[in-house]
Amino acid sequence: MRPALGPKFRRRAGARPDEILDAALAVFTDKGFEVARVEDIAAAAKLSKGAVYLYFDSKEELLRGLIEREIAPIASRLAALANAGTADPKAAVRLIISTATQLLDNPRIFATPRLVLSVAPRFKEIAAFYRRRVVDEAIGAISVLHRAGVAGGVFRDIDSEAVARMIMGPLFIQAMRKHVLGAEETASPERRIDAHIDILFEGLVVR
Amino acid sequence: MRPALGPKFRRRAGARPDEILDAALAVFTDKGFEVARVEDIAAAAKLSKGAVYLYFDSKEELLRGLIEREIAPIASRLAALANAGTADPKAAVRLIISTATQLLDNPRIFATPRLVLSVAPRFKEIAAFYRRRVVDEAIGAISVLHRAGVAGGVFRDIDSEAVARMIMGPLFIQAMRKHVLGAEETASPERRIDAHIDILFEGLVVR
Amino acid sequence: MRPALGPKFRRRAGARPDEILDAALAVFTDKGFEVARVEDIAAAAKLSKGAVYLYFDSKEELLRGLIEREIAPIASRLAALANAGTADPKAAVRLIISTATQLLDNPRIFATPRLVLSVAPRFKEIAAFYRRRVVDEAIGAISVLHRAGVAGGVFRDIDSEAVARMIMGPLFIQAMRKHVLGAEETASPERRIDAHIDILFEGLVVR
Amino acid sequence: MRPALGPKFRRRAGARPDEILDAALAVFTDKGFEVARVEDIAAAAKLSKGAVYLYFDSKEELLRGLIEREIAPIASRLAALANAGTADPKAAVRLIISTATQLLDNPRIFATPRLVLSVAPRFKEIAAFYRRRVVDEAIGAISVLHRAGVAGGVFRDIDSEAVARMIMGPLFIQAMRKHVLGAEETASPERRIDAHIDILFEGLVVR
DNA sequence: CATGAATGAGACTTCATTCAT
DNA sequence: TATGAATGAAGTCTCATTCAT
Repeated sequence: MRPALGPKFRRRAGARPDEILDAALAVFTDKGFEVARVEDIAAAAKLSKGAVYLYFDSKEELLRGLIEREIAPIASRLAALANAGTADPKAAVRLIISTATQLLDNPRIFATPRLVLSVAPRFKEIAAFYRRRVVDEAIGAISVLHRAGVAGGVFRDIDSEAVARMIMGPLFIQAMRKHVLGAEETASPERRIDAHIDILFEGLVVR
Repeated sequence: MRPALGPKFRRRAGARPDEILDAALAVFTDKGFEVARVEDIAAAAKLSKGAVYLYFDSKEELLRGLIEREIAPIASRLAALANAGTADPKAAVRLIISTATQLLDNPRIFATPRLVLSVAPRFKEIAAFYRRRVVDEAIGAISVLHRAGVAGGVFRDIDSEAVARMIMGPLFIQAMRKHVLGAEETASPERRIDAHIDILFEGLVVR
Repeated sequence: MRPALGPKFRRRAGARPDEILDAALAVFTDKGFEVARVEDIAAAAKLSKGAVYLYFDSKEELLRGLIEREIAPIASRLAALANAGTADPKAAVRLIISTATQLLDNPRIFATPRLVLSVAPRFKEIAAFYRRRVVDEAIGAISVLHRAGVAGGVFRDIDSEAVARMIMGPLFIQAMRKHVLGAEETASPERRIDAHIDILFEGLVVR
Repeated sequence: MRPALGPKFRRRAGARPDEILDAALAVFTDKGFEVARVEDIAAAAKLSKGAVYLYFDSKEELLRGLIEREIAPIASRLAALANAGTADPKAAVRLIISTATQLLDNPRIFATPRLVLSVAPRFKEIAAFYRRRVVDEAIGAISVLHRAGVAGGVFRDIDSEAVARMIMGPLFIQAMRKHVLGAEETASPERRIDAHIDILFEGLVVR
């Protein structure tokens, strides 16, 4: 019960912890946190069950450590995004959509948000942590871009959060359909990106 | 030999399974399928542990029964939707967005998709069942509306699935943020509906 | 826990109790006392579970009542046997073997000893009751016959209990093989009876 | 989350399964398979409940493993018996009776047949296995001896199976009386052996 | 550092028994 | 009498965690 979830997570030295976290991510994603057995994770990391406990105090700590590790690069990338793109907001939005589409198509990448969502009912701090560090940051970054576009006269002046939802929502629901519900892909990433940007920029209605 | 106690009082047995399913939905949603104890569900239904097994063979069967019960009305509503709206596709899309927004804002309603997603890794058939009966149906219904709009000259001729994603994605990601990650609502449903329709119909870019 | 097992067993009136005991014997024999469910017995007696408890206080009482009922006629028949046969001991032994062979071939009849044996580790009183009322009585009856035969110069003067074992043992082991282990019969009852008597009377060794 | 205790001390793991089977045999014999709790067996083996499951998948598997282990030496001994004794069939029969009497007098030895019989209604394969590997083998061995004796002119030419029943039946019924019904011994093993052989060889009737 | 045997709390499930009707 | 819904103790089995080696 260590609810604190800060930037520095206790961990012993060497490469082992990372290998264990890799294994944990794979097993948690495959079976879910509750069903995953510590022994499964140990086996996936080619270690004995006991050895896992040399690096992590408990299964819960393993989860926390994993979330931390996975979130860090995303968070910093998101922070960079906003500033980088204000010069050409349209191009920046295009880049976001195409990058995010490709990332979310990757099961290894989508594993973390998926895991966070699945453990959220039980680990409120993890949910809150992710919301703050990832979701709110992403909305913030998109908002900055949108405002820049509005200021530059290229974007209509509408609710930035709604814009963020129109950018991330379609990507997210598609990832869920594919990775969680096991749906077949019906269009290539490229076509999805193009269609997404097209509708987002031009709208659905004939003018 | 075994002590044994009798029933505290008796109620109309006919409604029992439904009461249990109600309790199960609440408890599963609150804690997740794995963490939920049958005894929790029994307590929520004001029954003893053992009584649950008079109506359902196992915890898994409880889950399956629940999903089936919850999915049935959604599936039939979706089937109706497509035909109903082809006369005025714009109004129909508006109606879908406003209805779906309100439904997904309701935790009781959102509980089922959420539960399905959380058990999907373990219960592939449930995932497949939901995908077929709900997701594919919804996409189909939207597609019919969209094609009708294209035929009538009101909608641009683009990929219908992308349109479906632009309709459902923002609603779904918002519901996740709110119900699963515990985010505060920053805009009223009405404003979200308006903004959604506005961007969807008109696009983001200034003309 | 009523270890007393006397001649008069409490039971309510009517034919029901007997029907229930019939059902109990069938189910106990089929599955064993522990595995048999009261509901199985009730179903076999075409009654509801609760009704069984109108006639018997518990599953254990059902067992005790059953044993009592089944043992009574055997016990009295055995008592009669000894006196009846002293006139012609050889014929009497022949009769015992042929009667017992036929009785033990009958699964319904063999059910009780079999049941007694299976519950003996748990219900010592039942074991003791059966031993006293049936086994010891049978040995006693055979002993009387044997001594009469010795007195009459037809039987050799050997240990009567050993004689009893040579009479009952082969029958019993055959019944076990057939009814419990499910062995096929390789000889008709008549041939078994004849062979049994032949060896018992004449011995195995050539003279 | 789960508290968890570690091992109290560690022993040579190699012998563990056998120790558990020893404990299982004792407890199964004492209480019967159904009534025996895995925890009882664990305690008898000086282990915790959980440890039993490190070596056996289930209580049933424990039973099966036990039967197999116990049957193996009996089966091979029986196979040897027939060939060994054809030179002097009378002596061989004498040896069988005296050996079997002593074996069946030993509760530890009689435990297995007794257990097999008690679980036979529920585990048909075990019953069949025992019948084939032990009962049929024993009959076969005796039959070989008997035929050899007939060929050598020492035994009368009668049904070999009946002879087998006259050899094993008295021993078996005596073991049941003593170990299961708790009867007192009224004659020493030696006297029982002598009387058995006497009647078997010479017959009951005066000549 | 690493192993894996061992522990025991706890979950699911069964079923003898009771009791309102 | 009869029914069958309801109860809850108890048993099997799992698995996070510990610790002797």
